[in-house]
Amino acid sequence: MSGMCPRTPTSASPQGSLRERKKVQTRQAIRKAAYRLFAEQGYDATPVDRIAAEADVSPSTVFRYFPTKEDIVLTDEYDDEMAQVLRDRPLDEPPLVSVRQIMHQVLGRMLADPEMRADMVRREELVRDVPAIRARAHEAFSATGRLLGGIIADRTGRAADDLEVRVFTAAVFGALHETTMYWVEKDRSEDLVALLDRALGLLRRGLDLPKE
Amino acid sequence: MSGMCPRTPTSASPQGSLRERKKVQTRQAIRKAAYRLFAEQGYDATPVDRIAAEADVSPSTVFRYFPTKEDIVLTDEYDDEMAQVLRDRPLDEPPLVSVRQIMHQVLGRMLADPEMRADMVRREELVRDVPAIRARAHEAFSATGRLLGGIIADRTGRAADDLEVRVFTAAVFGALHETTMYWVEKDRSEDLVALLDRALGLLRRGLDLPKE
DNA sequence: TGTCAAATAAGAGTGACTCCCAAAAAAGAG
DNA sequence: CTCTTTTTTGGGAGTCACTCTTATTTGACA
Repeated sequence: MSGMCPRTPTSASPQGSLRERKKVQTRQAIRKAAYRLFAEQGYDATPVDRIAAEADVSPSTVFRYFPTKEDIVLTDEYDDEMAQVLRDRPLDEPPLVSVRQIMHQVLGRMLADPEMRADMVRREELVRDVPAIRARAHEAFSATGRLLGGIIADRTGRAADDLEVRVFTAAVFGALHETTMYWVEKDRSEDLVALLDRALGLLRRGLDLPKE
Repeated sequence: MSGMCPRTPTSASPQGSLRERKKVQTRQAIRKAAYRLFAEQGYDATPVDRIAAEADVSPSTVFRYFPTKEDIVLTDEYDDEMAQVLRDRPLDEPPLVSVRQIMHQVLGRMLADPEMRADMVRREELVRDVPAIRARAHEAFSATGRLLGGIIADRTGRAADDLEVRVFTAAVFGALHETTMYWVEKDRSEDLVALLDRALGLLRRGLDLPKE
């Protein structure tokens, strides 16, 4: 969720030079091959060499596109969009409400598209099942948090590394990640957006946890 | 921060059989050797074989004691204590207040002992500097969160995997971890307990982030 | 078409981690 | 104390992620 990423997530829209198009193509070929093999034989049982063979590239090419094997699974694609949504929110809106809006918009769009939704489900299942990926997903989430934290700092007139801003994003993204895990662990039987609203609601109520 | 751990953190108190004592001794020897080498030449530049040599054990022994190289740095030792403090809190106390008490008690004791404090500082610096360790530290924090979450679920009459409980611990431990990172990044010039109070205060106020 | 820059392939090397088996050391029984 | 059993250790071979380097290919551009 941090660093470089192409503009268009899915479908090869004819943009840029031949070289650029080929790069996107190769990237997707590796991803697709990896996901297929992971589904067939599991993540740990699939060497990178195998993925390279399946995608018809050399192993070194795989590492040129993805710094680590885990990164083949993870994605950045929504960071810019989330940042843009945040910047477009009214300045007087409480940050927690802005985050809720981000989730509604970005996740809503994502879950609406069947292909995107399927990709996300496969990704989150790997996050759930593979410790190495889960660890990295956490880092990726933190990176997204830092990105949005910078914007929130701007909007609230605070320093970029203000403690309160950092705690805000850490708490919010920790909660969101946990909620997503809950969702996949429950086999996605509940509505993710509704679950996220419950989570953000609890945060807004000062984490007051009444007895049941 | 999850799983097996000896009762007494520091100093070899004569307890258990010869075998048990030797195990504790070996474990500490490996840890001490590792910390020394990491300080001298850095984490990445120190192969496990080198640590094994320094600790006078075979490389395979190192891996028998610590599943991964990162785990040599991380620790579990305070989980049981935190759990016990939590269980001893009055049942009608809001969970967030209980967490605050845990932090005050356990961290207070830890920071008071110079040796413990020094160990913690070295550990957190490695967490700050080494991505692989940071990722694992996050997982460890989550494990502690799950442990305390189970107890909180009990105390609030909720299911063990109740969404609200999980969100609570994820948010709280995310915030605490971020605060600790802030503390080491600022070269520990501020009082950690005071910082944690600020963080928990923000959580209690529903993450309301006023403009400055 | 020819030249330049970037992407790729191929190979060697490092280091974390696993599996397996034989040797050593401790625990327990007689 | 001695023999047997169990646990712990050490050593070696093997796998795999990842790095670095170099030669080759391929698209960009004049």
